[in-house]
Amino acid sequence: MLPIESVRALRGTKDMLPADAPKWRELRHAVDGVAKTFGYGEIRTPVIEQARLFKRSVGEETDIVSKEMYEFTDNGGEAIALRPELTAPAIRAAVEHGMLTGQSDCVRLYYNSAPNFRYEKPQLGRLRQHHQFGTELLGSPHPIADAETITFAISVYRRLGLRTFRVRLNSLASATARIEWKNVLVPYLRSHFAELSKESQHRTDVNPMRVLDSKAPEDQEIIRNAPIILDYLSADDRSHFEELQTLLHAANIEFVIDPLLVRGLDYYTRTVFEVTSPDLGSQDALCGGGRYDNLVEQLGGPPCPAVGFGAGVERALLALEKLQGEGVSAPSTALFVVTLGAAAQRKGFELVSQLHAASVECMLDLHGRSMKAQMREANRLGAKFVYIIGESELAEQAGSLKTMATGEQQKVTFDRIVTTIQAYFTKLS
RNA sequence: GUGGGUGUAGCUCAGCUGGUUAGAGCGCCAGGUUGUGGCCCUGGAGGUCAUGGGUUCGAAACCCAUCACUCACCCCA
Repeated sequence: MLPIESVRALRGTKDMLPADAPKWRELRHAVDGVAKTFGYGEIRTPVIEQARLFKRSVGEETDIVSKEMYEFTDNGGEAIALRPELTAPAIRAAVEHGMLTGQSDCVRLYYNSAPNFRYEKPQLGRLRQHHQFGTELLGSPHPIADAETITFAISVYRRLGLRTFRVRLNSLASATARIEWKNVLVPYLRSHFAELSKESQHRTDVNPMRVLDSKAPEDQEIIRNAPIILDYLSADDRSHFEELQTLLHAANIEFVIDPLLVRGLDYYTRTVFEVTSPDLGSQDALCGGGRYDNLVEQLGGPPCPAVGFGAGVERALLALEKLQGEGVSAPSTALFVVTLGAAAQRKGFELVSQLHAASVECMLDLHGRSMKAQMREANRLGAKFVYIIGESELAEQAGSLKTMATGEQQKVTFDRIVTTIQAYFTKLS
């Protein structure tokens, strides 16, 4: 069962096996399909980046960077990080390749099944290597951009058949309004400092906004009465937020406003959102994102408003499994070639090569097993037809073609098997 | 990172308060049909009882450690 010396996959990492492949493929195709209808172009960036990219963008004080980022020094002495998220690399690439200069059109990027790394304590739906799909829409401050981003994510879930998700929405305001709010929030938290949980006391000093995220029971009363950021939005922030809500209604997307939704990355401005699934237990976030109007400039690009989201592949698949049960997908083939004896096996291989060249799904037995065993395998593989080559068939230069569903059998000469099979399958489809 | 739970065949799991050669179902292989699948019958293979220590006359079972998974927290996808 275990390989020599018990070498196994690292904690929190997973092998994607053939049995899982159809689900992954289905999701990838759904994302590609939505991207095509929305007009987004695919981007893939390296898994490793300079560590300072994330420290600057995601924020040095965030959990993601301060305790979860895989960091190492490479042989040349450079500080490298395995990427913990995809927005910063995508922006880095967009800036680096001049995608944002010398043109006024928006840039629409998406990524699909891209691996991310965070040093977490693993749990169901929480891995050290997980995969995301997502988008970045660069160049528009308009709430339509926010709405398009959220709609993109929801479209993927709908296409997959997921129905049981919840969309939560909030505005974190623009920079100046947020400072005003913090100027009220911090004194308020200080006035209840003694009653707060230890963690929240720490956050009051480091990142007061995130106290609102606390689920500690002793914090709930204080959080409930805390000043709400939505009361401090500037006029522009407010109309942006309201327009977004109108647009989401127009797109037929239900959501709830959650003034306590604060996300763990520093770069967000105005819109933040999260999609959760009630089928996922405590790791219930399917997707999260928001607007980041200052990030592009921070990373050395031109001033450029932007929105995006990242969505977990593994979590989407878990939610789907809860919905439709574990789909057991066995390997399959259309035609199985049964051979008896070495000469027949050689002939079988020759014909299978021709069939493969003609794009016919087919396989043959490699063990030289009994006919019964080969028939059983053909049955397991769900073969529509079996082509039998034994001694007599070899002599006649014609194999026996059996239709599995009916049990009927007829002779088909070796030189006509490819065209015969092709004719059957074009008739079927 | 904190606190719980679990770890027996490829899979799902039984194995009583420690007591001989560790079981079942499914799957796999073979035979019943010397060249014909599914259903049925019969037989077979397959296990360092997660790993390493310890307690004991004796450990899958009790204790400790490690590893993995898992639940809640934390965090988030």
